[in-house]
Amino acid sequence: MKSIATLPPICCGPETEPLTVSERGELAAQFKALADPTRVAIINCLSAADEVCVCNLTETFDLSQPTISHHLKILRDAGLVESSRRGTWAYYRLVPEAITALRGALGA
Amino acid sequence: MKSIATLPPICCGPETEPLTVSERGELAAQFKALADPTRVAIINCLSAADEVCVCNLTETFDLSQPTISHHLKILRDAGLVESSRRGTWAYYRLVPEAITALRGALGA
DNA sequence: TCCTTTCATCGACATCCGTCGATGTTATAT
DNA sequence: ATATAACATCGACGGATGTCGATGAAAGGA
Repeated sequence: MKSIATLPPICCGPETEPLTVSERGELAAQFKALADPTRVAIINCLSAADEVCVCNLTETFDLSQPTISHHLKILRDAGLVESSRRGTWAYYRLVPEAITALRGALGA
Repeated sequence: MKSIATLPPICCGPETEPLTVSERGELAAQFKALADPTRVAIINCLSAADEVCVCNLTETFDLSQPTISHHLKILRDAGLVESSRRGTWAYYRLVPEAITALRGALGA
């Protein structure tokens, strides 16, 4: 999972550099991970605590457990969240650098 | 098109407020508009100039004119770009406040 | 050992999305 | 008036996406 921390901002000034094809794809993939209301809510939920147990997420949202697991996998594959298992439970947390990098792509 | 300029950041600190259902949907819709490599490239292209003619975009990308028009409509509906016609030509430009608002949603 | 709990994965289904050719609309030129 | 050029819209197609029930894997308790 390559970091995009060094990507140039895609806006908002004349100093903006053109993006390569692979950079477009990486940025689009990260935005796509946020392109669903449930996933936005999960990110928002994770941002309010250091860690959140999956069991809390399945309680919070009116969706099946496989669906929550599916959304978490998409966020994990995009590098926006990471997880660790302790016993039977899985805990998810944000990857702040990834969020910061994405924000940086939207401008200085 | 309601502004999201006042939305709380969805990350990255303990002061983060929970998002309402409609706020999740609005944010997801804006991210969805950026969830495609071509549209990321269009935004990047617009950020390098005050205005860009559609004819320049159809030349730049190896896609049909209807496809470019389709992507521009999605960006327009999301409020990220705006257009104006002068004669036969249509010129598109960024809506900087929308980009800024989206960046704000990703944290302080 | 057997059962329960937690979470991930699989398979299936309906819907959405990106793309294109064809067509419509508007403005300019001949 | 007719033709041409720029752009938007329509209809259709294949592939991707969100959702669920069923199943699998791993850990803990009786």
